[in-house]
Amino acid sequence: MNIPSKYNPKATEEKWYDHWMSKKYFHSEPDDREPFTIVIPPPNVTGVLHMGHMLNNTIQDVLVRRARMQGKNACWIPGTDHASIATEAKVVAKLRAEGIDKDEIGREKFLEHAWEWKEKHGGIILEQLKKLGASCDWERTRFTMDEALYESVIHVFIDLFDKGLIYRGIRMINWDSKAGTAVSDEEVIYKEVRSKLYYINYQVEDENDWITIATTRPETILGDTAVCVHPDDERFKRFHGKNVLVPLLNRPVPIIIDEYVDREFGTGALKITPAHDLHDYELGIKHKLPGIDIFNDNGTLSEAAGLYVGKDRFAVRDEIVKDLEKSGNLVKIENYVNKVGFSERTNEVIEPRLSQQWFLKMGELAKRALEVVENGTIRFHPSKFKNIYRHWMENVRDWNISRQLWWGQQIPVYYLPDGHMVVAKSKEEALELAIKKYNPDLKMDDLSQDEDVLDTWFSSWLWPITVFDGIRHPDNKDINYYYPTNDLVTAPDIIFFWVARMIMAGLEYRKKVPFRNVYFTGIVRDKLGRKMSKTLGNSPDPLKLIEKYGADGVRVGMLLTAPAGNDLPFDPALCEQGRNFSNKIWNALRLVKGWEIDPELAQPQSSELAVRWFESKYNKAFVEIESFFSKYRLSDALMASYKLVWDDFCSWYLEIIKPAYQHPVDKVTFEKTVAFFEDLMKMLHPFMPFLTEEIWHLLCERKEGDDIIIARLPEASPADKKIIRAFEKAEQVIIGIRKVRMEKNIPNRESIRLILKKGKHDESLFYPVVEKLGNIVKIEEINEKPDNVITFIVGAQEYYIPLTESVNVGDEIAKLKEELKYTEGFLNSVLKKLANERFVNNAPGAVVAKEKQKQADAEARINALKDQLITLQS
RNA sequence: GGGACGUUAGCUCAGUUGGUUUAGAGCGCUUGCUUGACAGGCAAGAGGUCACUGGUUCGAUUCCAGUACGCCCCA
Repeated sequence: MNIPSKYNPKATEEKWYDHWMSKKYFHSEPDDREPFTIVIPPPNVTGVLHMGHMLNNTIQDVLVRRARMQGKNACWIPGTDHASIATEAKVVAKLRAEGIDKDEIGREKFLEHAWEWKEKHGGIILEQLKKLGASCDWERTRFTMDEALYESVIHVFIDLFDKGLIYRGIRMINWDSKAGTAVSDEEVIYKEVRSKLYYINYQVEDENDWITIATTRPETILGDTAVCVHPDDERFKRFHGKNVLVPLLNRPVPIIIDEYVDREFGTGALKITPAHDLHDYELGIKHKLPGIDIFNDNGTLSEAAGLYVGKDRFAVRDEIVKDLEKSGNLVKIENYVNKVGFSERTNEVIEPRLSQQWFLKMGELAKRALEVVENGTIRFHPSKFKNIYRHWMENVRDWNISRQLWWGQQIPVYYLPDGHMVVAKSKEEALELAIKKYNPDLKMDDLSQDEDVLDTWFSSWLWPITVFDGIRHPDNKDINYYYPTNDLVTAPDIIFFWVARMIMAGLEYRKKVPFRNVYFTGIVRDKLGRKMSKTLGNSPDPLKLIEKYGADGVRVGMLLTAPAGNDLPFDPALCEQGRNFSNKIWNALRLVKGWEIDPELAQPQSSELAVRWFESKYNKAFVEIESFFSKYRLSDALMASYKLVWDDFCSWYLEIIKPAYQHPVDKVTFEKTVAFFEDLMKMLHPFMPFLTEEIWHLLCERKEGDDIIIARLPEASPADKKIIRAFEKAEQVIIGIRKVRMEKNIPNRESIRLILKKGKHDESLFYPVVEKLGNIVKIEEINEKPDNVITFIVGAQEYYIPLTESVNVGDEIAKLKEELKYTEGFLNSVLKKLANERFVNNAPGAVVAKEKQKQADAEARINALKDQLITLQS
């Protein structure tokens, strides 16, 4: 067979993905088997694959493929969410480029455009996931605006409204004037900006006296309804109870006193604009001040401002400063650095504003959602996120679920002309309800539906239920079989938006948690520790990485340094390591496939021993890997597999059984080796699906349908610890031989003698192996130490290699003395422990016994070393 | 300002209820190799006062307290 020396992933990846798809291996239907379910954290339809998705979906695929190989009915549900703000912003921008204005075409027409956009671009990210090897059940792909999911969201809104958990209220919200919607606190990014602090005089009403305030936002003085000073501030005592005039408008407003004011900041006098600042809003409520909303939705000034009406807020800032200067109110301007909120979606400066919004009460829902995490029904990996979760759940605030957008589920609230409202699934039902409740003469046209849509998270919090249509049909076959799902894999930054709320929804609508385990991935960062972002341009293109290193290489690279919950400082060199590993395995295949098999040939003793050893070694590693998986330590599981394949299988096992050049291999060894290879590939398949499937088929002729993706993982058999220990010692002997060869410049092809004193030791079992790998003529046992040899020690056993040239006795003595010193130091520390009565009396017997063993071993070694020194020095 | 988490080799991280030959891995580094599977490789090495200071204990990287630094969340 002619196999190229470099593995080419490109050719195999497409082939096997198509094969798996055509065999419907990813598709799941309920049956008798134990289910294993994961729902994908739905990526945003506007998104393209980034490194965070790569990490997250690699992990999910590992878990799903492993479950499949354990014989479970594995089901991984893919899909996307509609991402109200982001999508609407994209569609608005696209229309604008075509000269179309959103408000002119109206809601219905706009939604047509949005759907068109979604059909065209919404599936890109899912197609990209296929390149990574994601084994999702594509027949079950869902979208949060699909009919079933849309209806479920509406149903849930109505249900929660009827339960009294949803209410409408006026709140200070974060207004994104570019997107024309409120955004949640979590979607506001605070950044330090260089701004200015303006000092402005307010005249005291009917007096020739002034009070100076400092503000970073002079345009908001038009909305001022008070000036506030600290009650104990001597500078302002004379103003208590008086009014001042708002500059330019000359509108009188009271001077109020409150301890909230920081006397050190600015002038110590604070202007109060309740409609445009959170703290001012709270003070406004406390002191019963009116709020004047001076802004329009698009960030221009409204009629209420009285001046500059229709002009943009930032243009007004410049203008009003000039006017204040002219009117003599401006005292001075200072440079100042403060934090300003920006919209995560549009990067627009957030305007705090009073607004009518819909809210969901969180108190009771949060309490139950906390309980299931506290009592271990849901486990977090790593568990440190429990603390963060608890903190949030105990300080939870009501959830603002309305967004002033069109793309999303429109709030099912209908208003009557007299101001009453009804909540219903459709306008028809709403009319029926309204007639019954309020007025028999009402007509369809009298009803108007709330213009707002629901927050996207109000769709995704139902995701583990709605993907199985479990809201509309709570007793259907799928939801009963697949829910609760098993594992959720997500990033810690959405622990509150999404994880917590899914738990709430699950408990509310299924009376069961939505998943058992939550695996929090790290955040992928660049080498400098910065978050990967489009604006920084520091994110590599995942598809290019796959092209360069192969999907398996990239998967391995991502996982190797990604312990759960730890940030991943990404470096393409990691993918290179993954690719190199692929290549290593590939070349092991080339070696094995290159052998000629001789059925007549007897199995060499060294090979027989190697098989015995590797069997145990494999089983030991297998148990370790199982245990890593059970703790969700995927990078450790991968590293253990990596070392088993590279170090133990390739570097030791294959080297031992490798026949001499152009010599055949015996049948027993060959068959064992292929079986080992198969088991190793099974173990690696969840991590490296493509390469392992390719190797699986190259190793042997396979029957139709004998594919590794559906092969069963082997069961672990017991490992022989004695064999493993003995082999470790034999390894030490071989390393000793190699060291001597290197030091003395003896090439490996030149066979040498190895001599030792008669005695019994563990490693003697593996002497045939030592002879082969050390290229030893024959291991000889004698009674006396021979002359002109170089010595090394393993445990307490001395090994001698005779030299043709004379040995430098001085060097040898120096080496031995060094070794002796170390061992004596070690012995000392052990003896000190054993001499301590309190240690011997208090420590457990096993610990003391171990120390005594250490003492015996060290003493034996010291004796051996001393013997040698004596012979050398004589 | 309040809280959470962290600090172990050059880098990224393990270290399981305190005791395993005076701390482990991968990468990187050093040295030597056309060694008939693989230079995307092989072999052999070097490298750590476990942040600091106290305390508990026969014994502390491990438990407790404080300090310093880092990072994240909330205000």
